[in-house]
Amino acid sequence: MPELPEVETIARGLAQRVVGDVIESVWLGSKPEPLKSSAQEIATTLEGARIQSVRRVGKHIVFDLERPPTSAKTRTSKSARRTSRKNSPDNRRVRAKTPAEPVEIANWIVHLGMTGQLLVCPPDAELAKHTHAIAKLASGRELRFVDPRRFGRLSVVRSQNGFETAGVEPLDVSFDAFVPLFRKRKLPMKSALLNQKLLRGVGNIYADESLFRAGIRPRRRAATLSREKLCLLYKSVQQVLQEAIAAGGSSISDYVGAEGEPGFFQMQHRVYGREGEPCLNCGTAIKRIVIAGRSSHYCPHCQK
DNA sequence: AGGTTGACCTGGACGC
DNA sequence: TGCGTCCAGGTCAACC
Repeated sequence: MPELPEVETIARGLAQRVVGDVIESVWLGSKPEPLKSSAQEIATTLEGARIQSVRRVGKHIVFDLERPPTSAKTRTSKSARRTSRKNSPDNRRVRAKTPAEPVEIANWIVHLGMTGQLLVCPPDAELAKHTHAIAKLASGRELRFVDPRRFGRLSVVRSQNGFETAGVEPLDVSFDAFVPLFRKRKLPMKSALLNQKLLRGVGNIYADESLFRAGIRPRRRAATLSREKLCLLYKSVQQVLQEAIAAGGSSISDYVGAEGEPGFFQMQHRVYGREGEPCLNCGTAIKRIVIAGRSSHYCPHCQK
């Protein structure tokens, strides 16, 4: 169940291992579910591309790809065509300013869903069940996408602007931009935190933990929170996420790092998964309720 | 239209 | 042992 800290950890691990490598070929499994773009589109975008960087956007892992101009021959023919078609002096001046043909840029987007993993392995490593995609790298290694429950998604973006999603990054947003996200909303605060179109990257675990630290009940309507309470929540969300990133994410069930190592430190959850156990502040039993189909944990005494 | 619910999917835990 | 049932939760379509 990768949320922002887990995806951040995975993206950093992948960056260390695969940046600079070139994707030579791609194999995509027969099941179409994990693909948001067509298999054809993914394959043609990835094959031959160099991985320039790996980063996180919300809960998405983004590979920035660049492809050198395919060959000198195509390049000359393309530019020749363009010059002959538009031969105005203006056009020539623009071309003169950019002597090098720009490289093609694209993004490979991976959403891990609930159980997705991206593994860097030697080619002879045993093929895990539910392997849906394999990218063979020029270094000889393979980048494998494994996802038993198939909630994960693969896609490619070729637009000039690159990949973007709605919502703001909780670790980048200013308090002044944070407040209006919740101001006129009647939904429970828990649901608001999970809404990726408002804040991107917060999932069930860190929503519960943030609300606990801010002393806010998960069912509390967003619009009823004072500016002071929102300030507490703002700080709590950032604190929880930063602590979790520092710890390498919460290691639960099938969450593992880029080489399959399971050894991340368990984050100190104060309410999540602690139903019936005493609150670490006051000793009251932690309650579990269901909001929007998600289990939510809170202390009835500390959270109002 | 904003808010809420259920379907998707599989493996693991649990009860009988 | 083995089967059935429930639960996990990210996202989206469909509903209220």
